[in-house]
Amino acid sequence: MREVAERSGTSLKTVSRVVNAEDGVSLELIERVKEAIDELGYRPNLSAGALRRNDGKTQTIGLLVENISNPFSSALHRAIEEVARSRGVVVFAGSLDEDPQRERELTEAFAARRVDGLIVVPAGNDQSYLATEREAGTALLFIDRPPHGLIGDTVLSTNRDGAYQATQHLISHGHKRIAYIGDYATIHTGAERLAGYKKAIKEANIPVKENYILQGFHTSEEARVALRGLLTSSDAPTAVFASQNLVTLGAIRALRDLELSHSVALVGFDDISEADLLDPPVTLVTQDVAAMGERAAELLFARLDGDDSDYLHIEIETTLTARGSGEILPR
Amino acid sequence: MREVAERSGTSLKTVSRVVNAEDGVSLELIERVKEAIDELGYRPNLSAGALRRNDGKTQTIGLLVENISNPFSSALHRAIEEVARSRGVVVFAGSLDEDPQRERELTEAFAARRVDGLIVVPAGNDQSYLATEREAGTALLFIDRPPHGLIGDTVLSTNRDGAYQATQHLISHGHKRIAYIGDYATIHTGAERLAGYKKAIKEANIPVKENYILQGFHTSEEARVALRGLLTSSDAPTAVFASQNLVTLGAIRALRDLELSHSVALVGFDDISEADLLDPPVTLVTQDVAAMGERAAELLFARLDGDDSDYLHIEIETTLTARGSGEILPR
DNA sequence: TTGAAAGCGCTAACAC
DNA sequence: GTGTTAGCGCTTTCAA
Repeated sequence: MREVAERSGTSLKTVSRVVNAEDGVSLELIERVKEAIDELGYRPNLSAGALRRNDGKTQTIGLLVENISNPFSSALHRAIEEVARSRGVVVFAGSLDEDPQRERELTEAFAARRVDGLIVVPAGNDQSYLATEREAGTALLFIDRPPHGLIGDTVLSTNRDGAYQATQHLISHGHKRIAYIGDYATIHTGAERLAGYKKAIKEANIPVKENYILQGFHTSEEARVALRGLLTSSDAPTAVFASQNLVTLGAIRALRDLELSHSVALVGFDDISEADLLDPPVTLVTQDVAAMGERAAELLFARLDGDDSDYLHIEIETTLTARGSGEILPR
Repeated sequence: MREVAERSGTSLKTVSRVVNAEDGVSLELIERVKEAIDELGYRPNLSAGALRRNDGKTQTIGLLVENISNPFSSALHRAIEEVARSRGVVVFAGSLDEDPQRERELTEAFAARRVDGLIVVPAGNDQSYLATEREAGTALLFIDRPPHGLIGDTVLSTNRDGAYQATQHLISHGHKRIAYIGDYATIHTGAERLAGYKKAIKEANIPVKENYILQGFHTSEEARVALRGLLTSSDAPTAVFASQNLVTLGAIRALRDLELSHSVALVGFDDISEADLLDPPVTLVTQDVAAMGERAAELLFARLDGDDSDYLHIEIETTLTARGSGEILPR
């Protein structure tokens, strides 16, 4: 910057004004400064500026998701990026892999780089440590799961309701023996979806059978093996509600293994790509991931703009799309 | 930091030593400083440090991909993140949407935040502007597509060879009327894959028919419509090579529309999820995306560590997996 | 083993 | 309109 000032025969402050498009600089000087910038290949250092600037903003946010490569996380990322881009903000992203320690490490790494805000899918069951970041002025937003040990803005799907609808859908097609198969029971979304399942079952005066509730699977293969076991037992269900995308894929494979794809009904939660191309096409309850990301980013930026109203808890509606697998009738 | 120094009754430099785990500080002082850090909720400011540090490194890299939410990009991102994490480096990521202007904007945005390196899937056909960043000490690595107007380390798939193998696979099953359907012809990977297709066709002494070459589709739907047109023409092919994942999905849908899934052979390039669950299962040539990302990140970090040997051009092998759709014989 | 002073690149505050 | 000076949070250099 000093070199640019020298070359254009002016001062640091004038260069700063030109770089930041402040007015009060003559057209001629602007021209000279811009020339010098091009000739020298000067790139402003935003971090250095943030150090001195009054608001201290780095125009940077951090995103902590389960796994940046899974479709849910990356769709979220993309939606957030879109809003951030419109404000000249760039996005750090990292995967937590359900590891609370990793959550803290990444938070620290982002904090050390002075992100203005953090959008977090909590992995651990204690986010109280984030109070320190909040005090330092970092805006916080929780998405997909609520935080523990701290309150803050939260954007969730209507998990319980979506699962309730899915289960009701199966009940309305005459099923009474409906299995639930899900992810780790400790994950908020899993617990909510199980609650929705139970609510629908109870409302239909069907007894909740514990052997119909399979939980703790984080890979498609685990779910496949477990469901195959239940389907070959003497007390096999006539319908299955799979509460997460990997689990749904496992369920589809289990039904194929046993040639039950067309005789046992299946409704899944979460999107799976090409659900319409499978045989039978898969009936799914899907989250509006783009809307979640967009609302989350907008709310975060509103906070950064000074909105200090009460914390908001936003719920984004899920949608059931009937495609075939969920409309199979009990034998 | 000043507050920490005051509270622990020592100086800035000692706090700096403790924060950076430098030795030459008495155990007792380390203890006192750490206590003060916890009590005050102090977070070191890495950017401020980078400003003064000799190497100027921010422990940050930038990733520019086509679309952060597509499976190829996000798998790349994840593989890079993994390597970065092991070095305490965090990753900025952004989508270019095939927009050269966006490429320049994001590059500038990352440069303004002083990333140590940039991993780029070039969108435009001129990367010469990156010479400025390189001069400023930013390491550059190109992935998936080579740069133009500048040379540098590059990690690519064996696109031409993979397409050659895919086409040969169809030829070896007796096909002579093989259509090619692909993405924008201007994208490097598309051009390479078309070249591989043509090479295999020519080697088999089959004339290359221009009406069998469909290009310029960037969505599944566009590809579907175009292929449906060709398949219903009087000169319909008996096999199709789809050179990209979205295009492959469009091709699958076109074949379904016409009930040709089991009579026209199909080999796709790129992974599509659940290829094994479709009917027929889809024969695909897949890229080793994880290996691409890993090699790319490792090479970038080697450069940051001072490796100044000649630029490397790495090719990662593709793999053909026969699953059914590619083994259908011509009628 | 510890600390004082200078300065990284930039903007704020204020003077001219 | 334009420039000067101080200082953001940190590391370097060098002295004690």
